[in-house]
Amino acid sequence: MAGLPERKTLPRLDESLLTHLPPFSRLEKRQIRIILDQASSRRYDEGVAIFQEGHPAERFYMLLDGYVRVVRITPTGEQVTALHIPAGQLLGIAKAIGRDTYPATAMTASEALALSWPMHLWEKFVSDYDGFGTESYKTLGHRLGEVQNRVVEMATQQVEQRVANALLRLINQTGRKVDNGIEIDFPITRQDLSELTATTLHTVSRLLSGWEKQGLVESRRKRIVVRDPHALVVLSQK
DNA sequence: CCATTAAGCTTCG
DNA sequence: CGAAGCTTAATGG
Repeated sequence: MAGLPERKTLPRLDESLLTHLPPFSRLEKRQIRIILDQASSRRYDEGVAIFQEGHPAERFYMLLDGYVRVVRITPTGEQVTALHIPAGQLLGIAKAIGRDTYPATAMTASEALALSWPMHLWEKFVSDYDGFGTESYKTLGHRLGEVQNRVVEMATQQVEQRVANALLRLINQTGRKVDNGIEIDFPITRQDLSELTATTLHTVSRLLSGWEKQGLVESRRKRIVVRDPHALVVLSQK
């Protein structure tokens, strides 16, 4: 049987994919064309690793669609989720922080689509393309701040506050308006939330049940809608 | 206050 | 069906 060719020639990537995204927004069409011609495009199922902590950082990525969880494994073997990254952001930019291995694992939290380039192009992009470097470092700084906040939270806040904060961040970064509130835009389990907040799925389940009775949230399996964000803010500050 | 254990229920594939 | 996801209660650090 004559097998299909391993790799079909993809339709040419359209420049509009990148023109609005901050790292590329200051570039001309011609430059974006060159960048796209060097990119590989790939679709990922939900729940697969795009790259793994500790592995050689061979490529960097631009997430075009979907959501990615940045996950680290603690010395004791538990997973902790550092943050979620929405479409439109760079990913796996180890070179930017002077590393040649990935500092964390990137798991898809939904179906996802990403472009990628060989890491050796990183320096070239930074030097050749106006705004690419500064924008990248901006998002990097932003993420670092987030992770640090999380660390402080773990040390100072009680579980209820941490979970409330995690939900607020999730709806801020990845929320989608629905009729009765704001829904987290990708499938998220109580287990996932517990890994974000360093607690157990049982505690998360109890908290969500309680909040549901008070009308703050609404949840079904893998879906959470926040009906009253302000009430969560209040909770997160006691 | 919260983790752990254990048991049972629901939903998905 | 079985597996994954979720709930609830009891116990104990």
